[in-house]
Amino acid sequence: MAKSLTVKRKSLAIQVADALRELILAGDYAQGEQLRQDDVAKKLGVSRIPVREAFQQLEAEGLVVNVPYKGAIVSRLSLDEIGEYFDIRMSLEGDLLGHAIDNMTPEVIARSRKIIDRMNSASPSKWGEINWQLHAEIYAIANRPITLEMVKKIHDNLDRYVRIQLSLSQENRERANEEHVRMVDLCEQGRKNEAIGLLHDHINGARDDLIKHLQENE
Amino acid sequence: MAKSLTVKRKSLAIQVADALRELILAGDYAQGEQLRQDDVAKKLGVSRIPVREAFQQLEAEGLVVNVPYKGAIVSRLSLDEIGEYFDIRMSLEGDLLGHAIDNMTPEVIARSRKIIDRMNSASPSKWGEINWQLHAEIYAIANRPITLEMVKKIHDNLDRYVRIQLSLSQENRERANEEHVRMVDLCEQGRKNEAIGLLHDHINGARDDLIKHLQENE
DNA sequence: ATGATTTATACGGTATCCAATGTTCAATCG
DNA sequence: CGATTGAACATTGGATACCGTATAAATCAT
Repeated sequence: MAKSLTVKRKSLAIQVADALRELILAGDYAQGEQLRQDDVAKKLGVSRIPVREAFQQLEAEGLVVNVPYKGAIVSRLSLDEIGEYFDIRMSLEGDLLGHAIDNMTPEVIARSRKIIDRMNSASPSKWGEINWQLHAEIYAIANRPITLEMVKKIHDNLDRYVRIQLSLSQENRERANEEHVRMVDLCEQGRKNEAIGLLHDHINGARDDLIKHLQENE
Repeated sequence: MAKSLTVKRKSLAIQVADALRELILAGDYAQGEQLRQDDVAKKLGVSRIPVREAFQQLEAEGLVVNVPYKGAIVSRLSLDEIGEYFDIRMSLEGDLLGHAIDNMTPEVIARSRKIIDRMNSASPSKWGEINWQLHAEIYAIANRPITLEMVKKIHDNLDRYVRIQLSLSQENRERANEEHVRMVDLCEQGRKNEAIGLLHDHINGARDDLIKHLQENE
């Protein structure tokens, strides 16, 4: 695929949505906070209309909730909802991993290992992003674009809470890293069921860590 | 909580989106057809602004694609995309069914059987809708609202093509009906793995029927 | 005919205006 | 004194008018 040499002629609404998404995911807008159309429009130098359209888009992504005559409110996920999103990730990422292993190539294995190396020397704030790069690198060859897009949205939405957790503990990171290494090994050897099982454990571990942390600091 | 005596005060954009969704799903707008803002606005007696917001929402649902300076184009799903959506349904509906069986009650069983009865005497055009009611009845007690919403969107999006198929053949309907009866029996008996297996076969059968039909009539 | 150029149409966006609704806070009443 | 009412004020939802620009259709030149 031609890597989008076309000048990015995104509509303003999409640009606004991108900007707001970044702010929400970075935690600049707290959960429950109300986004005012005029404020956002003025801050970004646009009129209210693209802002409203951006709110619609963000609502579809689950990042805000549009309440009539109140505006866009940054969504606050309950523990149940967070748990459910992790369940969905487990199912969909399991599918992706299975199909990816069917199409696995040595190049992907090599690039994945390179990403794992980068992750080890990454700052905690970048860790989550690189972590997603690793998963995306493998899932890309699954040839399931719709599923991948859905998983990415969920991942972004959950990432807010992972970031709040302010980097996993050293212990958790080491465990995650070890699981990544084993995961790539299993992919290389084509051991699909074991890889999917490990992925489930991996995601379950992330869920438990996050929910425990949220319960302690609620 | 007061059971929503509040008048449904949906925004115009949502009402427009609802209307357009119904038209698209009913096939009144063909795949690839271009929706003009002015036309839709005039036809529905609103200005362009809620129409544009409705387009955004429908794009998030996968029903249209917004092309810059061309407008909203009714999306055309490729066979690969249709297949992928069925895969996603299988995973997510499997999860839903599993959790639903954990919470199964005799009331749900009874209501499900009543829906199956209604399905037998329904006109072909209503069949798809009642079919979804049956699945939704069971999934509702899974207590997985986000997953259910995702599955519903996918179901709606695929339903366009099922409707094009102009009602399943008598043979297919009989098979589907028999599977429904067995499915409810398995739910009643709490035989989770068998029920999920049957569901997978059920969805796979629907996929194969649809794709075969589309290949023959493309 | 075919390629280039003009013209018409529709979209993306802004500015402005109005109605409907939510919010706030002071005045009022029990 | 506390709860309620209600009137300002602020904000959203939406309409209309208008502009610049991109696409598509029609025209023109070769």
